[in-house]
Amino acid sequence: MKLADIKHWTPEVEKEITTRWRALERFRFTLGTKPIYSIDTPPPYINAPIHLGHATTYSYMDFFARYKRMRGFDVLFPLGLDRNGLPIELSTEKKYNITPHKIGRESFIEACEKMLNETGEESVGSFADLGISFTSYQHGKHIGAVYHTDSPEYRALTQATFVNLYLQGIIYEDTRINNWDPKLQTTIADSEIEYHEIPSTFNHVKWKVKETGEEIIIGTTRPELICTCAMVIYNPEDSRYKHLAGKHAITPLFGKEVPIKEHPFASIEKGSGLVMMCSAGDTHDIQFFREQKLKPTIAIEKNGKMNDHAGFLAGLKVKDARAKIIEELNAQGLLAKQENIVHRTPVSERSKAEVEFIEMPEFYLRQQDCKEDLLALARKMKFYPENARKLLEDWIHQVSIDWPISRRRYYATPIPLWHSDGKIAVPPPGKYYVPWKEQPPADSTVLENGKKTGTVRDFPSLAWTGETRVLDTWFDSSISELYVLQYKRNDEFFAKAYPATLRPQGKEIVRTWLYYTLLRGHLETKKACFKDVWIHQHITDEQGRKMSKSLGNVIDPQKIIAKHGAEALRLWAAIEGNLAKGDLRCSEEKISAEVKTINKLINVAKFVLQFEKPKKTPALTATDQLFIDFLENITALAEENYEQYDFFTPMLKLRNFLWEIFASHYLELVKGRAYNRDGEFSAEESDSARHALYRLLERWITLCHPIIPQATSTIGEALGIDLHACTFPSAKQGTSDLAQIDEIAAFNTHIWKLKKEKGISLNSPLEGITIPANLGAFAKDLKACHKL
RNA sequence: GGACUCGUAGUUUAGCGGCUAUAACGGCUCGUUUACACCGAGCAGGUCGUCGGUUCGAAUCCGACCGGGUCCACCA
Repeated sequence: MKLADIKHWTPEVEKEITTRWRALERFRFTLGTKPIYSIDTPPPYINAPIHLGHATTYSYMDFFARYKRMRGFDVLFPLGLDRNGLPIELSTEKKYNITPHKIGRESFIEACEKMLNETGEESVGSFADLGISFTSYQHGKHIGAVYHTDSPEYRALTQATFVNLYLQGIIYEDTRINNWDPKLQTTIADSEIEYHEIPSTFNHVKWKVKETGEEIIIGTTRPELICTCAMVIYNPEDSRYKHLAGKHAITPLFGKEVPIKEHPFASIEKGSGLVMMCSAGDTHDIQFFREQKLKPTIAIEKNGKMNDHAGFLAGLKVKDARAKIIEELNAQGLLAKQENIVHRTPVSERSKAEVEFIEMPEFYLRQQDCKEDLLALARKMKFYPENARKLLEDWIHQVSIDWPISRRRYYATPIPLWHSDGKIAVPPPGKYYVPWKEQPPADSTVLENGKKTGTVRDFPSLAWTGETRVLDTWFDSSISELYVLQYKRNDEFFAKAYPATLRPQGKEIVRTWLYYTLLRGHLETKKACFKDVWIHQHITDEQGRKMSKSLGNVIDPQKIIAKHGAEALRLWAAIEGNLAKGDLRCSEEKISAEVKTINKLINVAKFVLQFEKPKKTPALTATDQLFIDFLENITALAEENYEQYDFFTPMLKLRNFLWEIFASHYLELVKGRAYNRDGEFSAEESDSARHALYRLLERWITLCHPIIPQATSTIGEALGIDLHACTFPSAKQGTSDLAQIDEIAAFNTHIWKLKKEKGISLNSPLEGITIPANLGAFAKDLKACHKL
């Protein structure tokens, strides 16, 4: 739509523009001579529509992308869609009311695919409506095409990296106690655990010392694990228990004899000072058992129920077993005291089930060896804001076990291995394999005891069983930048583009996405995989609370766009706060207020366009030069801050300039001179005004184009400028005294107030006013403006 | 327990050593002036969380405390 036809800026006006833009594929990537600026965007899950956080953060990324294009970069800004892993499985289970255990693997995967196909790609439409300038909105083989994380190409790369790491021994299989999600029936990594405050009881249980028959009290929150106790410890400094050294304790109810030792792990203040060391209470127990060379007793099965080791508790779920044993201890007078406490309990991030610790064979990726390397790489990347680096460093420091990467789930990348009689077949990297329903390719490498013994072709008589486990979703996601930069697919491009320029992401996935990506990048390339990392905070409601369905405070970006438009949403996102600094509080009222700014801009532009633009640059009057210099000053500020991913500081100034300086004061001041209806100004003076009006408008829309591309482009078209191909201006600092703008504004306000007090209209003449001496240079404009 | 972050008009917020502390929304009073009533002009509204310190001068720097939010660790 043409500027002249727009009465008000509406969502309908936007729809026409964004639909056209989406079809144009204007930002397709072509490998040229320009430097590359690449953004490793976070692929959203497609099973739910995008929320306001997505809308806002992708708008920011679009600011970055559009700005960098204006700075002469070839920008790679791809759209990825996440379709792997547990969220997909869980929403499939919910949608069709099925479980994989009931309907079987193959049917379940088909159901997941069906769900994904039915879900469609609403989010792609939302991004287009927002005016996000992705490299492409189309699928295909081109660089920057829309990609799916469950595509054969993506999964083939995931498997290729698995194969390489496996052959190097960086990935290995081992049977050890690990975090177990009893609901999802799979091992999970530390990073997938969150802690919930759950009410629990701290039970003081009476034990007996074998040698002396004395009674001792041991406190525990997990009495159902008494049957797995292998040792009782106290702190070496704890004089109360010195006499127990070398003696034995008898477990209550189970009557098992366990040694009593001193160990610094026990603290004197907590409980009674005596600790029962059980296998699989938590990961520390596991470490303790390894250190003491104790044999763990596994009493909890993978279905979350107690087994025969638990005696009379066998068959009960952990929670029920806990209740039952407390009841039994109480009945036998073995419970000295019981306190209600709130226990920080580890739960599975995805299923919210309480994590158990059980022993399973799983694949692990060695990550403890490279902690120092990763810390060094973390120091090489630039963080915006700088203090976000600490989130990553803290996590790296606390990594204490290898990363379990195998999952006993279904809709994910299969582990590309086959087994037969102690031999393992490893396929050649590059293709997508589904081992649980395919045979290994003939040229697969065969390993026995970790050594190559030929290929599958050499063992024609062997029957191969495909691996049924799949890979942790983070094992896929952590190569997103490698995939986007065409790793192992387009070597020329990869060599030029790697490392990626920017990783934009939320603070809550530093320990997962950022950490794992850094780790995988390091293992593949030995380099830091990003130059810049931009960490953003959250979008909350007006009171600073997280948006959640249960609170009923969720704001749907699609509704916002339909009601107020994307430009208002983007402008609000830029102006309302610095997302890298703190959470952004959102209210619909504030967004709707920015619609006014867009309309103001449209009206200012219409005003300017009614004049003819002088063909030659005239000599500029002091007034015109002053306002031009003022905007030059903001230009310098914009350039400096945009480079630091700060669009907030300059946009505040630009917005203020539009309303308070350009529209309120400058336009009023030069209106008469631009019209020059009575010929009271010279042709040159009038030209100066019209030249300056155009120059200020052009500069303003250029500076704001990354943020409000639709409105500025519409104006650009009317001015004959294609902002999409426009270079970002460099500031020319002027010599005007910029403080004079404030003085002019103050004088104007003074006159306006005076006229109001006298009850005369603003364009009536006013007698007896003298222009202050310091505003002498602007006297002619001031006189004309106020009819003095 | 360790760390980070934030407390400024009714609400959201700018400022982060020096003009009378920003602005928007909301409220109030005027007003259709030829870019704009999705507007204009103006008004009211603040002991800048509390208490100390540094300084000629503190919303701004330092310390303590109070109160939000977040991350990490731990709670046998």
